Amino acid sequence: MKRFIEVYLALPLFETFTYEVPESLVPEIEVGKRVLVPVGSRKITAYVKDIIQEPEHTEFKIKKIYSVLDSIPVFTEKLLSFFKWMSDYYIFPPGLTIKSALPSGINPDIIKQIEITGKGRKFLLKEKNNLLELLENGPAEEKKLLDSGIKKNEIDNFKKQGLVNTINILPPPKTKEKFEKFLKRKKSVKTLKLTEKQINILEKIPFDNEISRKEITSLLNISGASINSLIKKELVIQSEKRVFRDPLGETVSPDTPPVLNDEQNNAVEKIFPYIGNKFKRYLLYGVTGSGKTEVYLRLVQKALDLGKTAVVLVPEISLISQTERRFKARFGDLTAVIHSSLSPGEKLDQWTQISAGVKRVVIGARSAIFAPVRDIGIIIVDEEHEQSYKQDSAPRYNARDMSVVRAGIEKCPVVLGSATPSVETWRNTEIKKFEKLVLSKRANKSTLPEVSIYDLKKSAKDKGVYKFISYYLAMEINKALSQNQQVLLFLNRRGFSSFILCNLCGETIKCKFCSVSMTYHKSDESLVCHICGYRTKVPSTCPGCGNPDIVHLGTGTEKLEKACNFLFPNANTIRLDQDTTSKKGYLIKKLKQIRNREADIIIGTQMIAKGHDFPGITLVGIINADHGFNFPDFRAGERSFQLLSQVAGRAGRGAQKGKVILQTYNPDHFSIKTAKTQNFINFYGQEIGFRKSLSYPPFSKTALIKISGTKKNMAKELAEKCKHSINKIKENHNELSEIKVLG
DNA sequence: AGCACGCCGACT
DNA sequence: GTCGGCGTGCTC
Repeated sequence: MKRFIEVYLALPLFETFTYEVPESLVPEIEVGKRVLVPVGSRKITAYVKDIIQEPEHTEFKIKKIYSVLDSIPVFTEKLLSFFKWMSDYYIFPPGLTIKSALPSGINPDIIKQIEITGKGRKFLLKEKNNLLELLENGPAEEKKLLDSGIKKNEIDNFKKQGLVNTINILPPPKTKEKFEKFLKRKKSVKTLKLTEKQINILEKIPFDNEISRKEITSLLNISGASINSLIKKELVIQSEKRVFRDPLGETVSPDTPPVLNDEQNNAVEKIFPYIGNKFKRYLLYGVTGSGKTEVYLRLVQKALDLGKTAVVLVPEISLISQTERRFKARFGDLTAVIHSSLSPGEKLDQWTQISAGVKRVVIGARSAIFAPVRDIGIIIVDEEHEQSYKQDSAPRYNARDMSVVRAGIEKCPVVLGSATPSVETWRNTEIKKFEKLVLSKRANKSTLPEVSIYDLKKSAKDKGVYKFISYYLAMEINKALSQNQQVLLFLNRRGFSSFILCNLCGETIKCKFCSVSMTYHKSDESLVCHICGYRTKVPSTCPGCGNPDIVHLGTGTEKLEKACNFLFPNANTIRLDQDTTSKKGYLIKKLKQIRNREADIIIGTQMIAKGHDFPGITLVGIINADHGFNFPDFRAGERSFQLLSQVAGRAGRGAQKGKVILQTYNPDHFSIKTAKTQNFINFYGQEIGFRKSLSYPPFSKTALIKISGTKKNMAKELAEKCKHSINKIKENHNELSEIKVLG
């Protein structure tokens, strides 16, 4: 019986294609597996959508697939409809949607090689040729030939003449399954002479259980030769087993569930009946420290008790978050972790273990929404307002929105949690699309910090570093330091230019015509005046006092760090940002230092605003709160509010009441004012009015049409044309009359 | 996407 | 007469 399959190709095409499955591959074929198929002259990865008896269309001459690439399906049937939905919604080819959802490293990159033909060899006998000679001893990769200076059209010409051939080869998978050797004792009747080392080893190996060989060698610090002799003597059996790489690396000790308060209990009880049963949308609105995570843990526990699985999304951050750790502590080995800092191998392992049903709780960033779990009981999205849920390359999906879609397909509840919900989500609770559950009490009874606003305009006449660390803030920092408390200084990179400062008089170098601080340009080591454009080399001594000790303040956090060293030379200042934390171990070391109070001043960007709990911090200084106010984005106000309330929440997590100083040029902006009291409801009340009056989301949907090109005029013309055609279509379709083209 | 094909101007 | 650049159509 002939078998055919419908597949999505990993190409920018929207239709499915039909292929025949050779008899030998029929037992292997399954929906959700990847196959390798011929497309024109190429080999392309395709995803099996359907297995059918007869091809639907007869106008094509149907080709046979080359091979089946997976032993376990990489996606479920429900995931397939989810991908299709996404593809339609974001207008992105289904095959590429699937490709981008699968863990990187499982998609084979086909290598194109060039080989010499018999005709080519004959040609070589008569004439000399560089290219053909290179191929005489075997095929070569086309890319390498091009790199070595061979012209593409020469290859193409030879191909036309039949002197060379292209061959596509499938490279071995980049990420391999990992195997480890295991040892077990065997009873022996013979009495054998053993060395002391061998006896030591035998003591460590149990009869009834297997132990990893690596563990023994590192424990006893031996090479393994003596283990081999024990194997030879048949006292030990060695076997090889597939092991999974553990992305968390360190062990987390199990915890005991605490007693829930009334609000937590209410939330849990409301959601319980829906788990693994029915689609329903919830917003869990809980102030910082109100115990949202514990609610999540209970919901996941319930799903597991019912034999179901759970997916928990957390914002992308560059380290193992507290949330992940708590899930590991509760659910141990059932937990799979997926995020961007995993190696391709680790990612693949997590993926296959999820697909095989070994891991039943998936916790991860954005892409974890595609995890191939079966029987989902519940989907949870923590910090649902986070920007990092939106992917910034095609398909430009928002994982928070997609989690609602997937929950609909999987027929399970979805819980979005936040202390500062997005305007859209809050609106959804108002129109009853979502049910709102509130946690208003702080679980550990710590009080909210006192927030004061400092108007940076007052510092306009101050000199040097005091322009951005105001006298007021500096004084408060000193006060905190003298009481042996920790200080967190928060900075957005944006809005700070780089400049040069004298270490003695604290003065910046000014333009001799305009008397404004000159900006440092690293590219040519020069100083530029942004008023008149005057350009000069960086002087070797301070023009004011002649001091040769000129400090170069870099951009953002680096500058702030140097300023702190200048103002508080006795304090131990550490800086946490993308530059300093690219190394995994470094960040963990720094975080430990903070916890152990080895650091007095901590400088950081967004990454420290989230998720960390440093009880020693009592003062938080926000250097410039005006992040993106002048940005042409209707969500700028919302983002500021969220960020500021979150940073403010870092202060006073311990016993002592915290203090937050918020420096801004816009002290009267409502985002700043409402962030001061961390009052989301007030913020929302004003923001929603603004959105409505300008008909921005959630009162509309927006789409971006991006046109780029190498010629400015052509791009501009095309953009104009687009606008024109949209308006034209509008004229002929009454139902589209509300569409507005901006820009 | 990437390949084949065909048109057309440039250049020996 | 040939080469190479670029636009177009097609992929089971």
